[in-house]
Amino acid sequence: MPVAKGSTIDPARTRAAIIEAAIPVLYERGLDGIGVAELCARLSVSKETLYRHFGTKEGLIEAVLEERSERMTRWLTGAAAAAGNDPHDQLAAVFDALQQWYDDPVFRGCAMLNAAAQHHVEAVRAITARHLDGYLDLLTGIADRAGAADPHVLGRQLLMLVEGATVVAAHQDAADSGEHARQAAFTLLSASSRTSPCG
Amino acid sequence: MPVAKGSTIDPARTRAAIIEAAIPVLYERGLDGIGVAELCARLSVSKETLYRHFGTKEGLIEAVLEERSERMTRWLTGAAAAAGNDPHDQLAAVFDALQQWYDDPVFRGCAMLNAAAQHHVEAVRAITARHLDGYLDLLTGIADRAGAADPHVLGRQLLMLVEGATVVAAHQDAADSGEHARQAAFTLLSASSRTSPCG
DNA sequence: AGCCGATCGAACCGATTGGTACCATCTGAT
DNA sequence: ATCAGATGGTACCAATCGGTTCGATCGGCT
Repeated sequence: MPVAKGSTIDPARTRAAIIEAAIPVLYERGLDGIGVAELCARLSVSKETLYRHFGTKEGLIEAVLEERSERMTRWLTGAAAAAGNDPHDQLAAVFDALQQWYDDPVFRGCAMLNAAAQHHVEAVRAITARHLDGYLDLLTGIADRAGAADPHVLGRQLLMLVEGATVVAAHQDAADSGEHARQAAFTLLSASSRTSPCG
Repeated sequence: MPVAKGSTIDPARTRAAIIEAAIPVLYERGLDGIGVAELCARLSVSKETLYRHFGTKEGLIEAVLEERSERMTRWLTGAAAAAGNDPHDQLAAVFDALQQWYDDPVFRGCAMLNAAAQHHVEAVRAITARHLDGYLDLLTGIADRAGAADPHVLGRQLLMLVEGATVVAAHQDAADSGEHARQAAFTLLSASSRTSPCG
């Protein structure tokens, strides 16, 4: 049965559906933890279709990582934006969102960092670097609006807290990694303000 | 030529030499980035010898990770101890040592985190968790001696900075990741002291 | 109605993988 | 001198991998 009976034949939609389904599978199993055959079975797609859309397994991986990176960044950015205009509240929203992510049973750490550790390939490294840059933009913006003396440095320190909290949450049992990171972020935020704390 | 002419036949020494040589190779290439055949060539050892000592490739990997974890922890602990008794100086020494590591051309991030991302196996996860626990002990000790109100929380926040700085150093170009992390660590340290900053 | 292209399912391929077996050779202890 | 055990080198194995090919079949546009 070559084509499902009720299925809509639309290459763009098929491609999007493959990426959609592959995101959680590759995250859970790892890039090399699942073969193309089993992957296709999980995606309910034939090998030929997969290879026509992505060329190679690596092509699929890169498309999946790009999409996942964009979603994660949009998600965090949205959480910050939804918290209002106060940089302090925005920062709190970011770490609350992260904690929510950590509590998800399927949480396995940052997918892009994991991918970069698995595939020592320039393309994957580039996606990961851009992903961190996206986080950095968000955090530097918050630092800037908070009146930090050096927003770039504070942004980078906050990025370390974000990624560090993710690493710790992935490999230690204590469940309040996001909370502790948020407290630390607040401390850094108030300490680096342009206005003196006693002014 | 089955046995090298001047070589010393000593199983324990052979095993140690294999681990010694495998540590940088597995770090550079990744756990699955090199096959057993090529690995044996790089280690100047035969497959039979390798399998007699470690049973499986996974066995070698675990032995290598254990050893690497212990060395890293000893190295950081030693750097802190060599800095004297002042917790502040000890913390500075830790991040200086990390920065030195980041500057090494072969630096590829934390080997244990990379390994855990590559092999979704309980044994590797356990080694990584224990590795982080070792760091946590060191940092919590510093926090405690520094008079932190809650040494366990501060220790955990410092751990996030350490791992976050390592991640950022591995995936971003800016070379002063350790410096920024150290500044942040100082800020957290002074803010969390039991004595009021204005007292 | 009819054609084109998208899709599935399955067979197939060469390459590589982790792991085993065998033997010649060397060391170290007796 | 002799023997047991450790080692190197090589050939080998079954399994798996990423990737290709082909025919049958269905949807969508004309």
